[in-house]
Order: sequence, then structure tokens, then C-alpha cells
Amino acid sequence: MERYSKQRELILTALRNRKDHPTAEMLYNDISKIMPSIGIATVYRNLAALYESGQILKIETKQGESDRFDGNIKPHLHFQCLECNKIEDIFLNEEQNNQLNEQLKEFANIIDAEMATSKIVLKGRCKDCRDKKINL
Amino acid sequence: MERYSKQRELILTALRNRKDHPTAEMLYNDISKIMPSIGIATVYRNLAALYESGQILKIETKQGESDRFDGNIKPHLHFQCLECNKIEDIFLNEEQNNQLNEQLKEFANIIDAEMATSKIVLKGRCKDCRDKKINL
DNA sequence: GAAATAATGATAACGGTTATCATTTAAGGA
DNA sequence: TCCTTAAATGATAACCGTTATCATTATTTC
Repeated sequence: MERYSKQRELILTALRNRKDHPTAEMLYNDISKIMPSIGIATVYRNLAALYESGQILKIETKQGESDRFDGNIKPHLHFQCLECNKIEDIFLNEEQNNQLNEQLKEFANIIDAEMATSKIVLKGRCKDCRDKKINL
Repeated sequence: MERYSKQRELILTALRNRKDHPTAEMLYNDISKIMPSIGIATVYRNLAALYESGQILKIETKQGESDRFDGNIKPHLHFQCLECNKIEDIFLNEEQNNQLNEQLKEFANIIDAEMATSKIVLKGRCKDCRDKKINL
């Protein structure tokens, strides 16, 4: 059975305290300041467990790039800036969310499949990078 | 400058001859039958080059799972079955495609970002797996 | 407390991909 | 056609994020 551990609590708190989408290693660095003895494997293990139990989100990235984690489990889209690589949240209102899901389910119906979830990452240029370009 | 190579031609042809979404290794296996001397690194190198020049698509998968490649560059969505892991294409008509893109661009506007591309993977149960379940 | 057994920490192993480097080969003249 | 040059190749080592292993520690239950 699942058993309480100080480490898991620290990991969940550390993730919720961040407003970005940290990697396992970033969280490990944060937590090391409080509990220097923690091992990186424990961070990975607990993030996996928290993800499987639905307490956090995981943004799977491509090979060789670390996965990102998200303490905010309200459904939302992600936007990744192609210039600075930052990942931002896009929260939709319920109406927008339902409408999008309905449309995607229809698309799945085209091939007679049942959609359960979708993974959407928008890519382009974030506000900061756009503003930076203008100032050059 | 870019220079012709028999290997690159074989790789592109091998990919186009498949209707699924093979991994680099699957293509390597196919091509080895014709050119046994080819090296796996050459396959990876050329797939990367073909992707960068827009001649093929790449479906980036999660860590520890091989990337998939697609010789069909007409814009389309992907559906991955959570049971059998197969990836299928979903082709939208132009109207559906434009409508979806417009909607996604609006979502990016919420955070003042400019969307260039989107990566959408629908997940759920494919037709085959659904039919299989019914027959049990 | 004591026993049972999850969870941990250190580190080796893993898997897909990329880098390295000597060798081969295509391209463009002489 | 031969020569030069530099891109492409093939073999393999290295890389990097992640997972497995295993002895040790710590939480739960009695």
C-alpha cells in the first residue's frame, strides 16, 4: 500500500510553489536546499506516482529534453515558445473547453475511434520574445 | 552543400512505401534488406535532414519511446490508441482545418502569443481495439 | 516496542539518439 | 578522365533523461 513519506510531501509542495513548469531536476534542486539528502530517483519516482494518481500533470517533451511537471490540474492547454522554450498555460473557460473537446471527438469519429484525452501544445512566439524583437 | 546520396533516397522511398508511422529502426530494418551495409546513424541523420527540409513529418513521442516518422506531409492530426499504441492519421478537410487553426490561434491570443504551429495528438481507443473488446 | 514491508538513496543500467572520426563518395573543375 | 574537396557514410563511443536494482531506512500495524 501507499505509505506517507516526507519526501513526497516536499515534492508536491515544491511543485505547487512554482508557477512555471519545472523539470524533475529543477525540483530536485529546490528540494535539496531543504533536504540535502534526497536522491534524484526519489524525485522521479514520486513525480511518476503523483502523476498516476492524478495529483499533478506531466508535459511529455521530446527525446533528450526533460519532461515538465505542473501542479495545476485544472484542464488547460500549453503553449511552448519556439525562441525561449518556455512553456505557458492557457486556461480556457468551460464553454471554450467543451466546444474544443466536442470538435476533437468528432475528428476522432472520422476514423471510428473513441477519444479519451488529447494532448495539445501550441507553438510559436511568446509575448516576451515578440516584445524583445520589436526593441531591437 | 547538400549532396545526393543513395542512402537518403532509399530512406525517403522506404518511408513513403509504408502506410504506418515507422520508427527510425523499423526503416533501418526495411532498408537493410536492400542495402545491408547501411548504418543506423545514417538513417537517423537523414531522417533529421528530411524533417528539417520539410519533406517528411516527425511525431515526437515521449522519453524512451522512439519517434515516429510520416512520409505524408499533408496537414493532419494523429490519433494514438492507448491500448495497442498504434498511431493513425486523421485527415481534415480544408474547412475543418482552417476552423481548428483559427480557434487555436485565438487561444494563443489569450496569453498574447503568436501561434505558428500546433501539435495535436488525440488519444483513446481505436476501432480495432473497440471491436476486439466487444467480441470477448 | 517489534515485525512487516513500503520508500528511500546511491548508483548501475537502459534506450533512443547524437557525436566522433577515419573512410568513402559525389560534384565540379582541370 | 582524373583530381581535388568536402559532404556523407558506417562503426561505435558518448550522451542524457529516466528507470531498475538493492541494501538501508522509516512508516504503519499489531
